[in-house]
Amino acid sequence: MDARELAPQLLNKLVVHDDPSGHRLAARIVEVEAYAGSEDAGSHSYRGPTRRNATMFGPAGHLYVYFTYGMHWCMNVVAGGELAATAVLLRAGAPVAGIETMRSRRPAARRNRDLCSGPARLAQAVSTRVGLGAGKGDLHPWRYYVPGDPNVSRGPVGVVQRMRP
DNA sequence: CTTTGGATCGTCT
DNA sequence: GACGATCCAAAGG
Repeated sequence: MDARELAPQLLNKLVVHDDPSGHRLAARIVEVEAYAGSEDAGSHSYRGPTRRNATMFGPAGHLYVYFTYGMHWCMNVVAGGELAATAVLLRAGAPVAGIETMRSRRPAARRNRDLCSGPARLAQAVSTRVGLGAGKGDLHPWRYYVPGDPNVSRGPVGVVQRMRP
């Protein structure tokens, strides 16, 4: 399965997490971004397997979670192709269940729409071209989102917008 | 509402 | 030793 094929299929799917205290948290995915492994300079797996991205080279369906900026975590769904190492980053979601618990984990969120409207925000609330080295202002072409959803993260003006098929 | 700068550390060269 | 698939508070219009 190619990441670009999988990405739009993940929209409107639910990310569910049962926390230790018995609360069930859920978010509906409203924004994703595909990373095409060795063909995509913005992908962590672009330069081959490393200790961190080993999960992306493993079986499809696994969750690749990484730590960045010294304080944030992000989640990817591995699309598969053990050589291709493609994956889909979950960029934003709409809170569905366990909103009170989410708020307690994210005191910085002022409104409900701030709970999951970003890659690290989603991971913190639910848990469980981009970085392009060359060129300035390059836009990642493989971002998909649910049109009009208030939880979609604020991208830079001019981001290539791909509508849901 | 928009802009700006600081926080903070694992991973790779 | 440098940098990053980011977030947030503060300050200015």
